[in-house]
Amino acid sequence: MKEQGTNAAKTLAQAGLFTGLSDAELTFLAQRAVPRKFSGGEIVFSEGDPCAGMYVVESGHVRIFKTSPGGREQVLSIDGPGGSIAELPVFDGGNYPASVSAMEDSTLLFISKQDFQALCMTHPQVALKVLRVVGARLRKLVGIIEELSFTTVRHRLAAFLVRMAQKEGQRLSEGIEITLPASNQELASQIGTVRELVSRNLSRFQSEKLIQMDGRRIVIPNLKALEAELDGAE
Amino acid sequence: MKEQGTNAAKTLAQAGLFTGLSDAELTFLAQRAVPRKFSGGEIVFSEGDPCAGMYVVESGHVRIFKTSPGGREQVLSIDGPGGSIAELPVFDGGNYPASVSAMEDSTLLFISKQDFQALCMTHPQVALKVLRVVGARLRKLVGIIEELSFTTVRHRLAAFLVRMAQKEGQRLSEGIEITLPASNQELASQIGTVRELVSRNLSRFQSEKLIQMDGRRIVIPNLKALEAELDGAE
DNA sequence: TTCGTGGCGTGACAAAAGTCATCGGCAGCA
DNA sequence: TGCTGCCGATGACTTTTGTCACGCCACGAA
Repeated sequence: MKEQGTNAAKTLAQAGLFTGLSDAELTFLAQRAVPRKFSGGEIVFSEGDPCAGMYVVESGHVRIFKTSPGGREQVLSIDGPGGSIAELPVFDGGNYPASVSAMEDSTLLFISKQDFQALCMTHPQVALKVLRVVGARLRKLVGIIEELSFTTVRHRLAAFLVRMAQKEGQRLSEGIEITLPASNQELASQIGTVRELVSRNLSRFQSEKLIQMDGRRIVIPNLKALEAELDGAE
Repeated sequence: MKEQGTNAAKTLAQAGLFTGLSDAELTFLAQRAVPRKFSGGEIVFSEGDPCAGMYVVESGHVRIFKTSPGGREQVLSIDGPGGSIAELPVFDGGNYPASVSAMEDSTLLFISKQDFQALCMTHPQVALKVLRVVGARLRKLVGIIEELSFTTVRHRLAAFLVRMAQKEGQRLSEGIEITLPASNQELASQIGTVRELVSRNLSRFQSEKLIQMDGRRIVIPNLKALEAELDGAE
């Protein structure tokens, strides 16, 4: 129990939302934070649920997404260790605006609405941190809107690959290698389309020699060429 | 000058962002707020500009929007008197994430980054208000993403008309009358498409007897029928 | 092994979105 | 009066997107 408290404190300290808090404050918070484990694919909460509190990711990754009546999903954000979820609905009193599920086995720290609000009252700088985090979130959402509104699936897919390459690409002699994070279905949800179009467009990229696929592995021989796709119409 | 200060104070008091501040605080703020007039269509600031401060709408309406290289625009939000703009970039230090223009002749109160940040430091409850305002903004953006990702132009247009009808529809014997706020072009920017598709879909609605158009005036004989459009695929 | 399941690729279509060009109305103005 | 510019409507066409259906393969359970 004591052990868990300090683990939690460590996580919280790195959480972006809570950097700069004193050790005392962190332990205070960590004692109130409840660790919860979720297995891959499990739902953390669903869109429309009343907001009980917020979460900080300790390990694993979670995806925040909307679901359409037709069953399609649109991913709004993916957060890993140190990321926080639902900082916002905790404030405006509304329900959760989107659903969250764990992408792998993950541990989240749950902080109740009351505890978090109390913390914000006593520590105004936390509210400012929240604003910063929310600001980043807002910018990301605007980016998604921009992509959905202005660009094609092909474009978004190219953009996705380029982002992947920049973030975690491995330099090889033949080019930059990346590994697709998940199924085509998941990829489709992230760029706002359906499985089939992802598949088709990837094939098309390959036939145009822009990429070379080997299962989940993709080699980009010429990043510039792929980036050129982004100029056309964005 | 004195007069303007009290006007400004009145506007600020109703601004949502500043409700609950004492009179003294409001006048303090009002004295630092600079009123700026913009004529219809004029740009307040552009996407990417360094963030100098935020604005509160005193009169008129402004639209927040993104522009594509191809010249298309996507409206993110429309704000009228009491609304605030760019509360967020003031915090995270980034540039303005989108452009803003006046839709009619409008007066905005400019509050510099420094003044606003200072206010937030001394009055933590303002930061909380900002969070609430930003929360609403975030929910709206998620709604836009949802619509763009899951629905068709036809659907979005129907949704738009229904919203209009609910907000400012006039009950007539033949049905509910609304007046389109602006050109088809503007409407297209708001629902994320192009002029032509708005025109076509409106025509189609008319031929299906869902609406009856007379220039900018639209009569909806049967709101239920139009609302039925929203179930299909959202 | 055999089966079932899930992910993937693809062809064939249908529907939606977008582009281009044209036409007509209407307001403002020389 | 005629010119011009803006807006809306619309036809013709292309591209993109999405749907349905099918077959293939890998993998794990029975």
